[in-house]
Amino acid sequence: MAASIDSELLRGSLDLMVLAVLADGPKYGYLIQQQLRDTSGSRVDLQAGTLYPLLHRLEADKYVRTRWETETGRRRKWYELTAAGKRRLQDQTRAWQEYVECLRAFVGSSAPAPRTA
Amino acid sequence: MAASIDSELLRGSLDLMVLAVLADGPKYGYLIQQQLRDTSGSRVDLQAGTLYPLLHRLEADKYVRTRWETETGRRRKWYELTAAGKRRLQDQTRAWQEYVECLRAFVGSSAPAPRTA
DNA sequence: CGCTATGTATAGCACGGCTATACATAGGAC
DNA sequence: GTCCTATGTATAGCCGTGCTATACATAGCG
Repeated sequence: MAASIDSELLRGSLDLMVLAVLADGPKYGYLIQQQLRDTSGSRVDLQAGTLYPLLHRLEADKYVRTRWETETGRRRKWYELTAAGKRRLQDQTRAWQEYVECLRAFVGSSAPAPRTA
Repeated sequence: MAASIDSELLRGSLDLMVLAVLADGPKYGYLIQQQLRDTSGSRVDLQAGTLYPLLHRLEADKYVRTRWETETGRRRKWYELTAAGKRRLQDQTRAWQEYVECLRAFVGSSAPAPRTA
């Protein structure tokens, strides 16, 4: 079992991860949570108390729009990226990559290269 | 001028950066601050209110030992890695690299490769 | 004599991830 | 019928850490 990522490292990256997950189509909260866990190999497993306030922030900032699904038995809230959300994703991605480059100057360049697969 | 790194991204990495800076010999606070700014190309410029509490934490956790320099006119507090601090640096470095790999699975592999220079 | 750089320190704020708790329905096990 | 789990969303309050503001002291220059 892979160790989970430290919470403090996750701070400032979680928004980016959620925006990235939403980039390939609308999803509801529980689904986002699962995809984060699956794609990260269980290294990122958000509790509901982390995920939902985060989604509410993204909504308040107009990075996502929402729609309640009430037709089926399940009560679900779907989240979809807005145009601003897509720009935000690009900006955050760029900022994150710059951060990684910057940190490498300190921890050395012995880090594994990004997978090209 | 390079934009400074977002505070939230820095969280969880600052300890690592300071430990890394201390890896090539003892330094006092003001010197650490300068080296962080220089090596990062001004992307990381810690205020005193951030740096000193951080150093105090590292000391309380026994990752560094300290020595006051009082002989000269300048009153300086030198920080030096302990054995535990060196282990901590290795562990944090490993954890950080794992975090980066993990995040790449979300933001894509289009990131620039680490410099081999 | 004042101004800047050097040098360390603390108090209190802001923010976001955390745990704990709450509530509701679907569906299988018993 | 009832229990248990998975599904699904939500809020309250704690906690760690980076932030600003403030404080104090000396060296050195104009």
